[in-house]
Amino acid sequence: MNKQQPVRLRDLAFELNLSVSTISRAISGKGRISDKTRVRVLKAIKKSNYTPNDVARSLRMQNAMSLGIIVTDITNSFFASVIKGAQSVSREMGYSILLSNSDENILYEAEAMQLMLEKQISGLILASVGNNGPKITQFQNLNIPVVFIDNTPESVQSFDSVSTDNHKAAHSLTTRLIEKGYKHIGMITGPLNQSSGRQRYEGFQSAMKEHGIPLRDEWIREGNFQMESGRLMMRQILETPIPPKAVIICNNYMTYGAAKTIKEMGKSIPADVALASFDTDDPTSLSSPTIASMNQPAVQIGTKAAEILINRLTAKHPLSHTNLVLEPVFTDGDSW
Amino acid sequence: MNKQQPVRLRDLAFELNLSVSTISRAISGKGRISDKTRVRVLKAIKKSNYTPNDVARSLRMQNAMSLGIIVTDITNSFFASVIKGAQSVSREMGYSILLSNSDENILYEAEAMQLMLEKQISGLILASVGNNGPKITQFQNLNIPVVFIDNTPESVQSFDSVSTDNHKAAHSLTTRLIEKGYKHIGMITGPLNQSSGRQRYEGFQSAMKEHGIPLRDEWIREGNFQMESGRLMMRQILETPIPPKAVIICNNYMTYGAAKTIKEMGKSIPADVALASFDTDDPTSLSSPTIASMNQPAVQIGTKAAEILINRLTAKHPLSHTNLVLEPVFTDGDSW
DNA sequence: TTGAAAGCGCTAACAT
DNA sequence: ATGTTAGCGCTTTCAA
Repeated sequence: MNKQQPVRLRDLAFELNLSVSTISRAISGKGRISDKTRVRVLKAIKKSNYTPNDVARSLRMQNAMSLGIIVTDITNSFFASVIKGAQSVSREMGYSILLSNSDENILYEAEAMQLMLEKQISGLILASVGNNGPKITQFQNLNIPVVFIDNTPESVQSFDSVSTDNHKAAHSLTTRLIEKGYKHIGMITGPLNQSSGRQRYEGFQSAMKEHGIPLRDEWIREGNFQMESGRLMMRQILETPIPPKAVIICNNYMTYGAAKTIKEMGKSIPADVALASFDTDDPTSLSSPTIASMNQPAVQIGTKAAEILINRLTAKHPLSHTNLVLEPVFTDGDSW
Repeated sequence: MNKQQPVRLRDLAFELNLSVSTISRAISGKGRISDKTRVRVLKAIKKSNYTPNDVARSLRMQNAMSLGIIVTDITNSFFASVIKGAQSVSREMGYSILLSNSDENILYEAEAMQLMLEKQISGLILASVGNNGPKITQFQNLNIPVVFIDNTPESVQSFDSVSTDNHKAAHSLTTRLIEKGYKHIGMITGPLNQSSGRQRYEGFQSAMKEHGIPLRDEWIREGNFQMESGRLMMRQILETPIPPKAVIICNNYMTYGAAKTIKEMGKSIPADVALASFDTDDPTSLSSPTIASMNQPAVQIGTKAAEILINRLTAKHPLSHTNLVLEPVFTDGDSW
């Protein structure tokens, strides 16, 4: 029941009548050391189950070998997949993951960034809620690389980022709708001060314009990516004097909320109103209707973000910034 | 573009003509210090945006103030919710979260545990794949508390754990099926060497026995909690000479796989075969049919696990082990 | 009230 | 090939 003192290099050194540095060399493989003693040391380490103290090593090396990840909501399968991707790369490269959930709260986000700064993370993968300028500047000053995902900041050129071509995704989705014969099309957008929200709206706008279809303000509502907002906005849209025949909804949660409202109003998808969405893939294959959707390649976003970070951390020379824009992946559905 | 040297206590000390220890005291609030200098120091800290080096502090304090979480699959919404719960408690109590995904791989799990040992985590929340005895012993030896979730080890009494009453959940689910008039009932179990898998099977057994309904071996298959195994096992069960009229499936992914197979075989739920499941709640409200399911209170499991851990870490006196067993939450559906 | 100094466990430059 | 030593940034005892 008593706490067993952890074995330190010093203990091994004492036991083997060697110096601490020799033990250290035996472990790291760096520096000259005779085969004899190396074997002897490694044997002793095994049976003592010595565990290196990585906190001490981090302090000495000025490198904690850990990556921070901050997402707005880990229960969103998009972010869960991003993390999974980043984790697998990190594991491979010997980095550990410090995780934080910001709950879409800019204050929590800033807190998490501060915590990670103090923990001396080597780099940060950030799905930011919004404008968190000052804290980000601290990372820049300390030369800790940050890669933005999902949402990219205004001044994206001075950062790394991995995102999806949201404009194209929305444009393509809209075009498909139009080609199916829909003309009365509305949209529940994301927050327009976030790049993902804004770009999707703009892609929609441009596709409509290209086909000479005017936008109808009363069919367009700005949501906040939450389920409740999907419910509310869809209700408002359906209660307009002449409701649209199709609505594009800019993320998964808002789509779930909207679908619920539609059912509650006794209407059906797509007969009364067609739906198209983003990031609404259905791993359960139980969805009915299945939702036509443009999806971000989530796992890939995670792996790429981690790779960019680690690449920058291990680069010998300064690297210019990488703004990776991945292709959205379309999955068809019977929601339209 | 150059790396700005981080501000250290020493820098502040130099700037203010004070000693390092005085600065430290001003920050921590511990130890005597005059109001005058404290204010002076705090002011200087603000405008220098000093960031404490928590790695150094951790080394000195022999306490990294971080919790490890290892889950088998972060994209499983159950685990994502557990993490979310644990995270919120951790944030509140000033702990950070080291996350690892084991991918249901016992080797990765052991690796992650080793990494966390080296990172000197204060405690571990572990959703273990299987028998990982030796590594767990290391945590015990070093007196690092481990709380098991989802799956509990054989020798559960010597650990903390937070789990769900799986036996009861399965028993109740089976009883409901029987009360609905089903007699021909099969089961796709989880791995029977995992407590959650085994207990659900046993709950099923006991309910069937109570109602005097014999078990039919050909209707019972051991799965591995993965989607593919759900497909395969359901196919085998439906291809028996006389298939059952209802099947209980022991987790969400296997249910998705099974439902897919059922559709592919041109059969329908529940007309041809009724389904009941575990942890299959439907946040999308798009599922059709909706699946009757016994669910673990995932967020609560996360918060409780973190609380137990932190409670033990801050306790003045040795605590006896906590084996918290939470009630499953039933959600009805039209899958039966 | 403040300062000096030791030390957490490790690595690496330098000395032997 | 191995040992000695300094020091990463912090907290804390002890001394002034």
